[in-house]
Amino acid sequence: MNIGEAASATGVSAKMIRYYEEIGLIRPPHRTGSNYRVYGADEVHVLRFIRRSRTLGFSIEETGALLALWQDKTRASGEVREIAAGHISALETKIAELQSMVGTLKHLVHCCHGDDRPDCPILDDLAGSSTKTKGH
Amino acid sequence: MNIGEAASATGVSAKMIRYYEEIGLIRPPHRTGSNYRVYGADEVHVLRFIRRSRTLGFSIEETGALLALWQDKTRASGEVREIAAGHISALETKIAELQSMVGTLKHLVHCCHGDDRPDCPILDDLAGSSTKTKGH
DNA sequence: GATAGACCTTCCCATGATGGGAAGGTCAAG
DNA sequence: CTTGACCTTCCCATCATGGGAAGGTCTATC
Repeated sequence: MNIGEAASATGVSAKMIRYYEEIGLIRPPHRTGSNYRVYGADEVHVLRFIRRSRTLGFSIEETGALLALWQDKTRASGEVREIAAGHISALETKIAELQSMVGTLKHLVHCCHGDDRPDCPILDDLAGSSTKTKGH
Repeated sequence: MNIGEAASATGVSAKMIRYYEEIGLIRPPHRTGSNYRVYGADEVHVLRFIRRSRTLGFSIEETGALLALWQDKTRASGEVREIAAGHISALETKIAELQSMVGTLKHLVHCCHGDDRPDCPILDDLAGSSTKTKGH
């Protein structure tokens, strides 16, 4: 299987497969006589693992750690859970930040009449106006 | 006021002030004879606007548009509201993605005993195991 | 005045994960 | 044997931010 086939078999682009190889996340595969990369079932499995991990928002670094644990048959599942739990709290922190932005913005949008007139509480807020937009 | 003072007056780093100038988000300020940038009250106001906009998660591009509207006394507040509303939906899309990740991860973490034993439903999921982790 | 240190300037490089594209080699079908 | 679809490596771009080097300037203290 060449890189294009591996890409469509895994949903990881050829570009990214080469990149993962370059940064050492995956091992360099065998090459044909004409220098084409050759992938087998094992590599495909690894790439699918990586893809799933990325889909769940793990960084490449975390993905590498998870991959190592996956391949370590003597691992402690506690280590895996710790990585996942850390990731959950990072995600929750991020979500809280975004929700705080949304909360503020919704309030401002609600207060803005949004027509042809120029006066706009959204801009007033950005400009640091201390004008109180009444709590809804 | 030199760039360092402007930075502490606005919470925007000197690095970023220079960057905003470079990309055309702000106008090049006057310079002293020794080529130091000089900022006044207007520039500080603009920088605070930018900072607030970035705090609310607007991109630099959106921030530029908002800044232009702010300075356009004949603006229609509807345009501002449209930018803000678009940003809210982008944020909500992002939040939903992250929440979906958290949901999956919490379920997996809940199913993992997280001790010294190697078997781990988190890794099983990443590896694409079709083993059903029973819905809670 | 000289010197020290805290600033300023420009320039280059790095991040993280991904894509675009050029220049050149290879393979398979017609 | 040509054509088109692949492969290879290499460089560049994204977005917003920071680090740091090399060199110039200002200010306070001796």
